[in-house]
Amino acid sequence: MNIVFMGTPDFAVESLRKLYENGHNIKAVISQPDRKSGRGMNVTPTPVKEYAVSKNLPVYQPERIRKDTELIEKIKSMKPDVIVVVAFGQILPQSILDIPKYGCVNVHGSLLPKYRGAAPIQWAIINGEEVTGVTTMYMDAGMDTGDMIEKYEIPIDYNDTYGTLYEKLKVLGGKAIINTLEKIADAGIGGRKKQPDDFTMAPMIEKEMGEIDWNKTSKEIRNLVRGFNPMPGAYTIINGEKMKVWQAELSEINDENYKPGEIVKADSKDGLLIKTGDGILELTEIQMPNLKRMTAKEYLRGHKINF
RNA sequence: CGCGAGGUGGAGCAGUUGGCAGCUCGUCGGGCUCAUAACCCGAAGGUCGCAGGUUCGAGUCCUGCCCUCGCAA
Repeated sequence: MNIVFMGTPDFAVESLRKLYENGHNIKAVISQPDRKSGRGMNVTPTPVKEYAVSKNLPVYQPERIRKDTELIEKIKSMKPDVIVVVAFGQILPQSILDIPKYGCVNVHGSLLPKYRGAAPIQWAIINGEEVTGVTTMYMDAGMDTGDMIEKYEIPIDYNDTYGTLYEKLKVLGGKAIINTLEKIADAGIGGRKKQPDDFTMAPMIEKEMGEIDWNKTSKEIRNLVRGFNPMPGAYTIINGEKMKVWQAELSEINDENYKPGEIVKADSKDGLLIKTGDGILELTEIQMPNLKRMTAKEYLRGHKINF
């Protein structure tokens, strides 16, 4: 099929790669503009752009695609059968949605209608879901409100983090888009399902949301830590410093003499134990400002935490 | 030229006004114990990131380079 692909992070690269390797005719790749990022604030190309360039695919990077009438006309002239959108990061105007014969197809990282929005993977973990997946759908003007085409489920493991689940869904997303396009090629635009009304939202993650509320249950806090690992990181203030928490485990012991947030133990033998709303949580892997991440026990060999 | 921190025995750190390189943990050997990740005794293990410079003498001061990390986006 003639395809125009739109996407930005490496999550999207996997889908683009599959399309490319399955012999689809990719007329153009559209990604976010290169932005300054990382230490040194160097301008870095987006992963999707990098891949596209390596395959000699034409790349466009509009600042605001909805206002870029020139680019919209160009897309129109490519006569794409379908526009595939994966984690692109910009909202498409109706004028683009109307271009392709088979519509715009999106790969979304959740089982719709649950977790519509920017951060479906994180929220699924934060809320303690045990199953998630990807959904392919025909885009419409709303935020992930289009008619669904296919769903692929995957279990969320007890130790999955945002990072590990992201990798799994990335691969699943690549398979999904291939199958979905085959289905569309066979059956045309039929086989669409309206989304049920019981949707939930997965709004963008702000780093302040990573501050741990020790009144919550140990399990809830552990889920927050997993959902924020590796980005942007759950944290708590300890000794006046922002301590990033990479990994936490539920402790079997409990002690009601402590209040939520109080340190129960902090030494290189027992590790770092903190009281929560319903028990005690062991912070197993942490990171202090300017230091690298390490296990709490390693950290405590050379540092004291006062409590 | 975005701002900032740091590179010291296997791990995490300390090291004062430049003057014998220390601490906690781990490792190895021995002891105690019904037993132990607990306790006691002892031992091994360091070109102090790299390269120059200042000095009687540099982990410690100066210069250049390499690497790692935090903020920010």
